[in-house]
Amino acid sequence: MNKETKKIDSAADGDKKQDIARAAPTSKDVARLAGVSQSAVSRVFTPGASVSDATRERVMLAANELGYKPNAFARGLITRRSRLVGLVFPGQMPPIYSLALSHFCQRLHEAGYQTLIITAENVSNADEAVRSFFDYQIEGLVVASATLSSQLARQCAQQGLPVIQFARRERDASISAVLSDDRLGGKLAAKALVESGCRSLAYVAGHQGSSTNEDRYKGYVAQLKKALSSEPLYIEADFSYEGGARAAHQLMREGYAVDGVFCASDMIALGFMDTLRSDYGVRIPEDISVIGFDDAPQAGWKSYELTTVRQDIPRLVEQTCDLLLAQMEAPGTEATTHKSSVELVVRKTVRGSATG
Amino acid sequence: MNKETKKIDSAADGDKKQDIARAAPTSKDVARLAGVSQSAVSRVFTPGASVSDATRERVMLAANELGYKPNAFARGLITRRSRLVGLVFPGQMPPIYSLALSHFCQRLHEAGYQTLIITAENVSNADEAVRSFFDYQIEGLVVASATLSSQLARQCAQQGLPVIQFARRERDASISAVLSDDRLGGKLAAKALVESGCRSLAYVAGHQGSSTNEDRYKGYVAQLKKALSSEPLYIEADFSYEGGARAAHQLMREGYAVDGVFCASDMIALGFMDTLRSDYGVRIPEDISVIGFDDAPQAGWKSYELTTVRQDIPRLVEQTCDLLLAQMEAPGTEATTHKSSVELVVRKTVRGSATG
DNA sequence: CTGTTAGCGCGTTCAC
DNA sequence: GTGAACGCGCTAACAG
Repeated sequence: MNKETKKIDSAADGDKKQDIARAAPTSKDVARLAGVSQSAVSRVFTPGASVSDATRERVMLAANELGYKPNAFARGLITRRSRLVGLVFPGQMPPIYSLALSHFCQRLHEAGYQTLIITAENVSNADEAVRSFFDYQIEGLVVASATLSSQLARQCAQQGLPVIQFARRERDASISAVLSDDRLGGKLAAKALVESGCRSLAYVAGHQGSSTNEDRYKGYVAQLKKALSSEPLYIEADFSYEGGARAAHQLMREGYAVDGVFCASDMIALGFMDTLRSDYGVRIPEDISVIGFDDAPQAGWKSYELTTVRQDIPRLVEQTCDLLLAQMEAPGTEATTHKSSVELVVRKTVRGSATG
Repeated sequence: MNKETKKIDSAADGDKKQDIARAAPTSKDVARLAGVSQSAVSRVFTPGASVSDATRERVMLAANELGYKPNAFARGLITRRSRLVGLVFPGQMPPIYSLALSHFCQRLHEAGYQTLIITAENVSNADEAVRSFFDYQIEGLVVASATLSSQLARQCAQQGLPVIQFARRERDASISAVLSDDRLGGKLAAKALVESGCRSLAYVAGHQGSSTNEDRYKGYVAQLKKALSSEPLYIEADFSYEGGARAAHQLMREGYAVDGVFCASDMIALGFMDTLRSDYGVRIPEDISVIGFDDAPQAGWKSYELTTVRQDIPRLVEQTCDLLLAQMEAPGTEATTHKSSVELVVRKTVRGSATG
């Protein structure tokens, strides 16, 4: 008779299921097939719930047969945990950002989170996009792009949504940040340049108003003042190869005598060097020494061998994730700023340092 | 007494709201404040629903005051439309991929979709990660990384989930793809090299087994056979700067006499050229002509001026999104393959073409 | 055009 | 340890 009931069951349920094979199976379907209640199924898929080994096995069997997986939406609706974090990245990513991105994905995935991503250029765009994240109940936010409007930042804080700025900081420090010690980087660059004998220094800037640009410049200037009692020439640009190229043209056009240049990023330095060499026959480092920032893969390419200030991206990402995860566990935590040290990677664009 | 009731009211409702100010407001909250039913609120936020201007206004007012936004999880649960699409990207992205990524984000956002992303190296990893997408009821999937296992691909097809391969294809064409005409690219490279006078050709390969590598090689060989009745030297590598560098060393070590080389990607070509020039004093294009593939930003840099086969990434992304969106509208559509034409970008790494 | 009602799939009480 | 019942926030079908 056991047989009989079984037969009837599988006949009744089975056919119905075949017809709607396309629709994803629900916990109810699994429950029916396993001959248990829906809540039993739920418990099997809820870590730390008490289920007997017997039922667990039966449920898992049925679940596998049906290809059942809990619906994250339904689960999120009730647990109020979406297991979603949002990433805001710049539209045109410098190389180190795409590296950071993949590390974020990997790390968050390992921690059991899914990653929503948007790319944004200007602030208003970022704001709007971030707001669309809220619909999906994100539990955390990493901002590696343009800063959010302070209004939106406040809004996040009020709702208890952890936000971490990656590789940049807000002026008021009311929102957490993980970044490199940009000032130290500027200092290291100044030191290296001065020690190599440079006396007429310049700075090729990144995006005006970005904290990274400002801090790198401040560190550079401070050290230069201390060592040489002089300020560097400031050349405006943006964080790009083209920006560096334009800066080189400007420098040559103006006819400034400069023998050492610190660029706010490697991309800038590469464009700067290329233009100096190709269009003006300037030799590096014989005529001008150049130092970059980031240690992007391209900095190590044989055409450049750029001496640069290294940011440890994997470590930065790691710290960002750790901080975010921690804040998501304990909402309402104070905003903190992690500053990672940087180091000078000596290659061949500074005079005398290639001695060997 | 008006005052009194008011006080009581605000004490009852107000405080309650203040206390739980953290919890996101629901449509019920808005309904109460606007003095309408909950479904009225829902309709206001449902495009194409019939609501009178009067109630719409009242609802919007209340919604704005409370900062209400519909919960995408609850909505998705009932509409069965998550408005989520998944992206699978390689762990270490070549420059054109990060460009493609930002275009995807932008385009999908414009179309009203959110973007879930994972990065994956090997197949098993990708499979597992893609499965985790299913929990979130993604409506579409773009795969720009390692191919999915055929088992998983079948599974997607069965569930009626549109999948598009970006810049790569499966051998059996059972799954949609949007890519460049890699064979044509190979042909163009061969033609340009031969026309410039090269007679001893080589090919520096990308990842073995990838469709892009194979197709580019096939087109190259076919054209070479036709024009020169000879096959090129095949040098194994992978899609990276380092791969190109290794290939250069191998070529020089073996002592092959080669005067024209087609590299499976720009990154390969850059590494190849750098090593040839720096380590062996080879002049390009005087001694060896080189052609790449992609037209990555770096190919245009002044140190390289690489002649290359251009992929129009924005257009590829556009087509991918269009196809995906179309398939999401009409599920069960046949798999199709879009091949985009490519063009040769002539710069300065092929002999004679820099005439001017 | 509006309110009422009934679920979407699941986690979580609460008795048993 | 287990099942019944409830509700998360919302859309859809139905009367009025």
